[in-house]
Amino acid sequence: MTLEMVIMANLTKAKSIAGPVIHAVDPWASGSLAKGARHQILSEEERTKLARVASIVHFDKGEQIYQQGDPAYAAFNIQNGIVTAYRTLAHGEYVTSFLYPGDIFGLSEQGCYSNSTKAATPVVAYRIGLPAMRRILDSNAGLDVEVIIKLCDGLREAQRHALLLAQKRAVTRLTMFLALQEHLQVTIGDATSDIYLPMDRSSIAAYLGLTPAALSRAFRMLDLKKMITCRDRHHVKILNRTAFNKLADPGLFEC
Amino acid sequence: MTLEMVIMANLTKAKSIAGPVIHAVDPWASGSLAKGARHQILSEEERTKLARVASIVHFDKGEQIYQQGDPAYAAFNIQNGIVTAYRTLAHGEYVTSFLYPGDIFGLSEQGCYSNSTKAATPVVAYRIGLPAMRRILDSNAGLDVEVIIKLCDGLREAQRHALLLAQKRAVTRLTMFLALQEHLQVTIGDATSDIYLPMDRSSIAAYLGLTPAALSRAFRMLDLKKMITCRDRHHVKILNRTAFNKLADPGLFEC
DNA sequence: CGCTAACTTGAACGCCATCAATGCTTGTGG
DNA sequence: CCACAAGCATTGATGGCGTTCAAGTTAGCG
Repeated sequence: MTLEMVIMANLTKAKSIAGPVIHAVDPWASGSLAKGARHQILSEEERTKLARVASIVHFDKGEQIYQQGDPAYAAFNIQNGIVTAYRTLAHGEYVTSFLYPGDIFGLSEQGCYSNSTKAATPVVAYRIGLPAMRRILDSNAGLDVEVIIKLCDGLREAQRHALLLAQKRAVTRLTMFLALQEHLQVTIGDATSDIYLPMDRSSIAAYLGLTPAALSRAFRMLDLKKMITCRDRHHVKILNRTAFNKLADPGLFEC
Repeated sequence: MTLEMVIMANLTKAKSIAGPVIHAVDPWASGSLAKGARHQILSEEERTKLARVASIVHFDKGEQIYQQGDPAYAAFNIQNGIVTAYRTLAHGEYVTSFLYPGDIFGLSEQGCYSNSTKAATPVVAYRIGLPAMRRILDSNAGLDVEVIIKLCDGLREAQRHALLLAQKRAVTRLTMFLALQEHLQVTIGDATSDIYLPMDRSSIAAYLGLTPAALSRAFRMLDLKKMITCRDRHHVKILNRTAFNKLADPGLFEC
């Protein structure tokens, strides 16, 4: 059992109950819920309903799940592993988002997929046919609000991504990215002080709008300045928090 | 009556009916609606309901409407003019979006505004207190779907913005921006073949993640290559459509 | 008509892209 | 278990592009 497996297990614990899991941060969180905490969106009833029409599918690391432009026959709900959503354009590919256990994808399009997706790690997911999905959404008015919450989630993420990409220096983008990843792990409830980066360097580079070479240099720069240390390619630790925050400072999480 | 006024009138015709106007592109558009067409989201009943609790407010060009971090007391619905939404961070300011007549803003936050906004042109807007807004939303389950549509709209825009910012060359970003503006005017129903840019150069630069100097050079470059011509700082015409599309090519509108 | 702010232009520098070569890691088959 | 191969990541050198700072120009507004 590798260290990576331990961390993956941490990232996805509480997934042992059967059926799809969708979580999101409620933007209008009120009452006892910790602000900014992620929680399960679906009721037990809804989950079993979905589980009945869902099938489990596996994808190898690097395997393509669907391609931009394909007719959209199904949506997916990640149970385990990380998925990369990307678009291929004239010069190289552009990563729109990384998807984590509990995320749902393949849904926000009409007719055809507007992104390609591939497994960044080995992936286990629920596959839900769109007709079935639609039937359930239609017959369940109560899901409306949940859909809104999930959309807000996606909106926030897209806005943060844009904010990140508006930064001019590579180290700034990388720092903001690391801050986002750390934030994500905290909201998921992971306790380790390392930041876990499941995806390839080249995918991170594509997400940051950089070339792999530039990304590598940015890592090196942060390392040289003793702001971070890279245990291996998938584990980063922040050494100098104040210097770190000085670079990522914009109220990145106030979107 | 200046030419600018004519175009503004074009941009905002059909606003003569009293009451707030919110429009959006239905991502699941079906039936007779032209795909990608914008249409009014609110029913007459909803509009009058909102109008009763809304007040008309005016803002001068350049005037700040609210500031990032302020407690959110009200949302706004633009009747006339253009609003710039931006965030101020360590190095300069970053424009998240330009808002047009029919757009609503000041809503997507909890407690405090997460953006600053200012009038890019003289602005007339409806101001709707948040308590009243919330009361209406709560008492009207039918609005749920409309909110979803509006959110999808915002999501698409944020994703396009990110796609734009992922481009490395300034001329590419500018070309994509112009394509977006043109697309916007077409969906609004404006017939002129010019692209109208109501906002300042510096705001455009901030939206594109560039300095004003770099933006100016990008304009000049497109002009030199006979791809566009700038009648004045607010009116651009595309001369060479094929060359233009070759730069902006990525399926920008397939989000 | 004059003032002010915004925009444009120029020159120098710095950062990132590009291309190519090396090094590391992972997975495969002997 | 080791050897090898293929892909990914890093490193180096060079050039292009955008930033920066400053000066000159235009446009907008009183």
